[in-house]
Amino acid sequence: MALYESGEMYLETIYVLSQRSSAVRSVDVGEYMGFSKPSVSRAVGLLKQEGLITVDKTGYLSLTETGEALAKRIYERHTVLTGLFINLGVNEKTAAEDACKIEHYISDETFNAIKAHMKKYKNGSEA
Amino acid sequence: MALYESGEMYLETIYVLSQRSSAVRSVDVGEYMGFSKPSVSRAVGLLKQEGLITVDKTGYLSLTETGEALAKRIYERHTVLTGLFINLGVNEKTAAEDACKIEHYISDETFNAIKAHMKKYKNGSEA
DNA sequence: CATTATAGTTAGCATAGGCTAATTTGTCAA
DNA sequence: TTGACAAATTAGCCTATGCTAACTATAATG
Repeated sequence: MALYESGEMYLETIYVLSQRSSAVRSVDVGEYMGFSKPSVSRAVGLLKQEGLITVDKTGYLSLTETGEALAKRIYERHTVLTGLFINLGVNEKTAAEDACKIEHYISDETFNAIKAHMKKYKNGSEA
Repeated sequence: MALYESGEMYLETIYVLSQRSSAVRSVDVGEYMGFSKPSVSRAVGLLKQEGLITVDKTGYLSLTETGEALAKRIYERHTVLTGLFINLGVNEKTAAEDACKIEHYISDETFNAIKAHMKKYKNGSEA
């Protein structure tokens, strides 16, 4: 299964929007991401084809188990990286923007190291 | 001037190879990056056109002042990010690979925050 | 029911940036 | 000089991923 940066962003967006509202449609995804309807339409088709989301007759999108796992994986990267940057003094908006790009490229090993560091950080010791 | 991830990688490679040997040709760049000759040929043409490198009659590549500034900028990101990851316990190879991808996407603000952190780290205090 | 708005799809284009195949250019040794 | 190898270029293809224009399908409203 070929999942690229773009696919990950769509999954993550569907995941985030799903937490905010009961139902997510393609049009919501497009609005949130700033992409055109045809772009979303194609992406949704691909994700569906790859078994990462399902689309019901009324057009509502749901993550499959696999899709949700991937979305959570990326979203966790997003939040941890954003937190790291904020801890280093970066402003929230920039931190989130940078995390949003980097989350797709960082290896598991590096991510886990960052995560461990953040956990230690949170549990006291450092300033 | 449109400089993308790929262009930055070429500049960085030319920069790195220039430090190692007196002369750098397209073929060396291709070998280092694992890219085909036509790919390098096109990239070199674009970088030349953008005034970032010069190519003499014998095919040797040099960075212009602008090109070198950009190359150094990326290379610094590369070394600082690699250092950060290594400090967090990531193995050298993975750290360098991740840095290599991330260096193109990180904002100045976040990079400067990381750099400041690394400087502080190096100058003692923390373990 | 007919009109209109909303959602989604289809067709086709653009760009970045890889690739192979084939050709050209340039150098060097027999 | 000529043949061979190395370097570079040209032509043209592929994929990911955005876009617009135009169409369809559905739903809501006068």
